[in-house]
Amino acid sequence: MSVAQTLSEKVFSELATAIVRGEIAPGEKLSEQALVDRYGGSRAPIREAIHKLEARNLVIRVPHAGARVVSLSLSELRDIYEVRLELESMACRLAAQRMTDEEIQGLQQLLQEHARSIEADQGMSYYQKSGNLDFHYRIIEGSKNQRLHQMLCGDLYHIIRMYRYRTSTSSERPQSALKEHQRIVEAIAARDSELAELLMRRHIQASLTNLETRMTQESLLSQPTHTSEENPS
Amino acid sequence: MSVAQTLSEKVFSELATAIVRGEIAPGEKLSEQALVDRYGGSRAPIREAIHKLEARNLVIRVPHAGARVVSLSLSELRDIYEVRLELESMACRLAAQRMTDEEIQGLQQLLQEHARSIEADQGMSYYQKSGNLDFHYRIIEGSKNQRLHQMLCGDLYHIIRMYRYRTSTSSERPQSALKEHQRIVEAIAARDSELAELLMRRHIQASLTNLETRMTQESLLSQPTHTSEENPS
DNA sequence: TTTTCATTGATTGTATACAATAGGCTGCAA
DNA sequence: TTGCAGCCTATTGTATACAATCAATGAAAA
Repeated sequence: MSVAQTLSEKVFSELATAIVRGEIAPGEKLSEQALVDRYGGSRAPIREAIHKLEARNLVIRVPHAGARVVSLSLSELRDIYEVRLELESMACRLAAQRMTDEEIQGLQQLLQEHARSIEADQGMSYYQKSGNLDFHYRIIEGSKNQRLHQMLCGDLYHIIRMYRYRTSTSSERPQSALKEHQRIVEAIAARDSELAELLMRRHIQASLTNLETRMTQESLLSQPTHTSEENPS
Repeated sequence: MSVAQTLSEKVFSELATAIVRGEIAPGEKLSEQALVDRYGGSRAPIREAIHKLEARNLVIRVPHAGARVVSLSLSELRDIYEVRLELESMACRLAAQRMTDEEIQGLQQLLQEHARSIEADQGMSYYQKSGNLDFHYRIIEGSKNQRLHQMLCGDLYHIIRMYRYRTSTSSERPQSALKEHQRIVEAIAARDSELAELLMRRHIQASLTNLETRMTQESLLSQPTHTSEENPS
């Protein structure tokens, strides 16, 4: 990801991060001409970038009407989390069966580091955020299922990040999350795949409820299913 | 899907069906110029179509090297089926919870029709093929999860079809499959979501083993993980 | 004979120009 | 004043032309 070989990839990655960070609001229109003025180049690579964003489900394109940043309704977000819950639980089960002993040791060391950084930060939980992702990422990798990895880290990852970005700024129950992580690793180390799956399912479910409560109070979502609202300028 | 509003969509759908049907061999290169000569238009819409194919995981594009039809190794195909197994089982569980009584009645009627057509055809099982898809499709819809529907019917569907196309020509154990379907519907009608999920899991697992045995004998797959072989012309 | 380098050809990435469609705006009529 | 019709502008889809990159082929040197 370091340096894009082609201009379209460069524009794509810049746009993707901008969307995930919320710098471009959900539902906002992506005018090709405006993007040309902003990022340079011609329309051709910009269109390519938009197509890639569409492939990652970050924008929605309708013929002759242009592309807009996705704006998820609460029910759509629930759907995504429901799928993610299932897939990551599956990944955890497979990881318990397929991770090598060395990889499991690496996981345990990772958790020890997290414990130390939490103790040091005392609630800032800065490391925990990236650490949380790192933990989940390793387990997904441990499933040894390329397609599963692609779906979770490629397709769902960006969207989930996009909406988590607005919520996970404040403290995120790092201690309890760490304990849940530790139990999951214990189950994996014991090669108890069913238990590992169950614990992961509960773990994500907890973070989901955490997210949902915030979502409902802050009205960050588009209520109707058809995303037709305009940004009032 | 009837008539494409734009040329790129038209080319896309034609290419997609051609790939799924095997008219374009896995691993074969998709030269933009060749596609222009074949389908007309200019390179711009052809490129759009290729991007859409890439989004559906039907082709793989590498910068400055063009697009090739995906060529799955046996392990990659296993990965896909593993994910599909999990997602469709999940869909079945959700369907047992969320389908309306009317939808369940519709499912039961569908199975009765299948039973009749099997009896009439006696082994030809022509209706069973499309009927099988129809059955699974209804259950996926019954999950009431849009994203799940999109993943199964949009992303995985084409690839699975692509490889099933070569194998499912001969008789496909229609009677046993129908019985499994009937039991699944019974579980759904009883609102026993756990049982419904379990039965669906076994059902797909059975068809998977069925497929795998054929796959291994017929060497239809690319052995290495890196798909770098050329088609000798 | 084998290896390496350079040149050439083809293919993809990018830029610009033209055509077609959609949505908004103005004007007229009821 | 409100509703509709027609036009008009802006944006997207398409076509063509140019540039850059890669791969293959051939020649020359070891």
